[in-house]
Amino acid sequence: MAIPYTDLRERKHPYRLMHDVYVQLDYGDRVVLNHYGLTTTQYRLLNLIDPAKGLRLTKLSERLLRSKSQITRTIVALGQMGLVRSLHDGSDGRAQLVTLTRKGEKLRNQANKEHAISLQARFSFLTTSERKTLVGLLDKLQHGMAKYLEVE
Amino acid sequence: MAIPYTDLRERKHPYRLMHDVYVQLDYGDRVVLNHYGLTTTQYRLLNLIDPAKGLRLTKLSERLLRSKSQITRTIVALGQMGLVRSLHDGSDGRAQLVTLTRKGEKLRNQANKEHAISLQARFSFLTTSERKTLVGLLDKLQHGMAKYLEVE
DNA sequence: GAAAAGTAGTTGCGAACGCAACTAAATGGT
DNA sequence: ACCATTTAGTTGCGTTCGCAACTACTTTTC
Repeated sequence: MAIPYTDLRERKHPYRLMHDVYVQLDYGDRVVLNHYGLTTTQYRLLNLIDPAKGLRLTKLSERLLRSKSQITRTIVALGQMGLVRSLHDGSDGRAQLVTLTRKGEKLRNQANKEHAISLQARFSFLTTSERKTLVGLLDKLQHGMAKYLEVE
Repeated sequence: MAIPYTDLRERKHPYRLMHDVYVQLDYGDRVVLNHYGLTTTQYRLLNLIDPAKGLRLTKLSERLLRSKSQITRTIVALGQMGLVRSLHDGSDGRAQLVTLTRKGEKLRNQANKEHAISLQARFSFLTTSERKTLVGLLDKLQHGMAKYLEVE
């Protein structure tokens, strides 16, 4: 993939910047996670699961902002790799609880280490206080938009 | 187990927030652009073209952060809709210049109007000065990461 | 000025994804 | 109890996309 490029004429648009930064983040992640044979969605999914409790598909779908069908397929793929296992949820015959296998937990921890280093490097261009400000603004934007899209 | 900065389960992580905000932005765009039968990439592409001069596929690829093959396919689709037209670039036998048709220019302007209104609403949860700060931080992050990914 | 290296764009292929329609189980109203 | 509605998850299908391999043209090198 080509290294992302920025058109200087338009680069100050928040909409465009969000897009470009996201694409860059995604690209950097893919490079790292490729070492572990994981897609970004698979990696994010593994990190949402508490191995002791497990998690339902619907919950995963909400947290990952992916369709339920996509979660089903991701779980199947991770299952075939031996990283997750699905258990019946006793309290609800329709539901299933996805848990990590020993192998899954181990891989997740390894990937987390490398990912943390890479992420640290990529965010190192912002100071701690800048990062804090960014988080605050994004959080505000996120909540505002969530409300807006709901009402609409 | 607590990796201080990188635990993705942390809701306030800038990485996670970037993802969530991006998904929301993208979703909002799809809703608006659907009225015009355009995908977000198609819409962004139309907006990069100067109807008087045209633009090469490679340039479009760089500016849109999409692969050249994807640009080829997008151009084909837009061509079939009668929104763009490809001309030979006299100065280079390999290249072609993509230009807007009258119809494409008209549609772009209409879509721009509605998109601007929607975007305004979605960003209205931030004050002007907050937006400015956000732009500054994202811009810094974007440039830093671009440099980081290049060296890699 | 011929061979090598680089660049513009295309095509084949498979991966990730959303949506709509579906099954099966749970819930709620009457 | 019974039927309607909701909810958990799956499947079929079409779309967007990146990558690798390719053609055709251009630039560089010797």
